[in-house]
Amino acid sequence: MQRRTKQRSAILRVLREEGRPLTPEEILRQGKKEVPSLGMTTVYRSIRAMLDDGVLVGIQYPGQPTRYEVPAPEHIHFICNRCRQVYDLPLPQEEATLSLPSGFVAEGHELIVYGRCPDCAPGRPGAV
Amino acid sequence: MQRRTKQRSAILRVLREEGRPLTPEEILRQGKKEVPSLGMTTVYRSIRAMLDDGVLVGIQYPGQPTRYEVPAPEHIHFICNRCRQVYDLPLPQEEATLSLPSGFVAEGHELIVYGRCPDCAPGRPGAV
DNA sequence: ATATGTGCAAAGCATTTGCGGAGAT
DNA sequence: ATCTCCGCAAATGCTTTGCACATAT
Repeated sequence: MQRRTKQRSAILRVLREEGRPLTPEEILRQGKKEVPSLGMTTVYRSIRAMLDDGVLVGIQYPGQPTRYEVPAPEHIHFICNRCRQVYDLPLPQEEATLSLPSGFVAEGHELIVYGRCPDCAPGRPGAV
Repeated sequence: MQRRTKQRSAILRVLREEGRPLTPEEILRQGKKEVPSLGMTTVYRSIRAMLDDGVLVGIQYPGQPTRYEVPAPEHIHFICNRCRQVYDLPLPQEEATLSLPSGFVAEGHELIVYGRCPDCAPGRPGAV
């Protein structure tokens, strides 16, 4: 990722403004509003370049395409077991520093919590 | 997953004995040793059935096929940033009970740590 | 006996790659 | 001017599905 193009700027802006993990298709749809000629290939190539640069992180859930986001400081991913919506939630407590077996060096981490979001909470109309 | 077949038994045994997350292809290769006629379709269908039953969990990393494992109590996933090997590590400390914003109900979680495994530790021959 | 499971081949998607042309520095 | 990037179309790779036969209960 060496040159600054309007496509990449747009992609990055979309990701920053959305504030939640987006699928490549979502990125494309939003990005097209700014750069109508934007193609899916460019989205994928930009994502890959940004991943390599550490500008982006990917989050996955079985059966869904990978979502990407600009890593926010100290937050976790919450995936609703019912509606599959993906949320970014603040990490309220300082998490325990975990000690790994000797030889392993941590460079990053990701915490995914599964459960029910407010819309799908048990007891809600329509919810199980 | 209602009937007990030799294929499913084999798949489950492979996953239990291996003790780390396996790709469908790895499952197939190991499973064939026990049931030579085993096909990839059956592996995928069994995985899906076991996921639905909660017998299995999936773990993903961008650019790699999904890996599956029988959930072990209290452990984390460690993915080496260099060789991409996936390890199951014990969770040494009791993890902090985290409080979610009101309305969110946690039902499960997954912690993935990225970094360097012992073989790829900085300073090792061949490692960066 | 009958519904479920299996394996093959084909289809379905997400993602990557080849290539000629456009754009950034 | 030159090297990188873009977009299209085709290819690739993982995963699912249709169908006829096999098998567990």
